[in-house]
Amino acid sequence: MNELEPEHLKSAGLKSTLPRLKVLDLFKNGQARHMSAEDVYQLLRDSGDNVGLATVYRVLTQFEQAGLLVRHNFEGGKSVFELNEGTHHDHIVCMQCGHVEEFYDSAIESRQKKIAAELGFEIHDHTLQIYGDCTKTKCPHRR
Amino acid sequence: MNELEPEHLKSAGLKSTLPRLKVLDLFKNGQARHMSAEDVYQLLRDSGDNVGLATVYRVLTQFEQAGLLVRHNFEGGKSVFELNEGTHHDHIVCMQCGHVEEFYDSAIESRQKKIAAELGFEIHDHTLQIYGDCTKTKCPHRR
DNA sequence: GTCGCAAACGATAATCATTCTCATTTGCAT
DNA sequence: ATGCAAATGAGAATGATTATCGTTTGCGAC
Ligand SMILES: [Mn+2]
Ligand SMILES: [Mn+2]
Ligand SMILES: [Zn+2]
Ligand SMILES: [Zn+2]
Repeated sequence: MNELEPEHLKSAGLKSTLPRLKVLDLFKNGQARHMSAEDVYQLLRDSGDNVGLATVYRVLTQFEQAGLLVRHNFEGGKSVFELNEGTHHDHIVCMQCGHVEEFYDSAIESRQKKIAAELGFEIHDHTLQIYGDCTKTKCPHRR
Repeated sequence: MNELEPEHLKSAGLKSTLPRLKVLDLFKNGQARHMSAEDVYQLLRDSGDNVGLATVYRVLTQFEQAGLLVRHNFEGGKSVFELNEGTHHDHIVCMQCGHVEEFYDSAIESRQKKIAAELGFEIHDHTLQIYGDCTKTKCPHRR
């Protein structure tokens, strides 16, 4: 019973189907910001929806191409997606509990540009992930 | 007919077998610095050696754990290995020809430390890759 | 230099994430 | 309501990597 928003799909040139609306809703109104295809599949399944895993993969890729989602390849072999909110950021991931924090550092970004220029590259993209432990003591991210 | 160096393996607690010596030799005396398991397998095969692909995977992982090699996960789904020469560096990869340049930037490294500290993380590791084109004109890395 | 045996190998089956195939369903314009 | 291309879902296929298991080999003890 969540708000469905077909306008985003239409404006992305995608017809508004039930699976697409549900996946988009998960990213917009769900609790987890970074989700793998399997995560999405299980969440939809748990909420009683019958979507195929192949459809989840297809839709995630389509949303990525449409600019609605961004794909990341953290360690662990599976792609992770998040809502594209326009602004770039990088990630620091806890190797104990999997918690992810986001950050943006203009000094790092500008150094990258300078390095690429010096080496004669035109940057298309970059990925920066820091892996660590979020707090030695009580890991499951204290708050 | 290359120099084989069993001492590195012994000091790493690995017994000096033929496949291990050949793989290590490829990284020490071969032409490519960054190689996937399949790359290594094909190169050994081309040079007439009969090593199993499973053995290549096993040996690469063992060398990584022994600290002889470092593993990277560039885009493309396959792990890439290189000789561990003690000093950390990051990579910029050409999306046209696959050429890889290495760089180290202390400003980026120290910003990362600061960010992790601010967010309450103890850094274990990080990966930074820049993807781009090495030169619009004649890509296959001009000299 | 043999022996013995655990460690390592090689071939191949299995696993995992992801993509492909294809028969069936569905969004949506007439 | 009808038609049909586009989308879906179940399951097969793929590509990278790992596990299994019978055979081979490095190497220390004799
Ligand atoms: Mn993020
Ligand atoms: Mn390198
Ligand atoms: Zn960044
Ligand atoms: Zn670095």
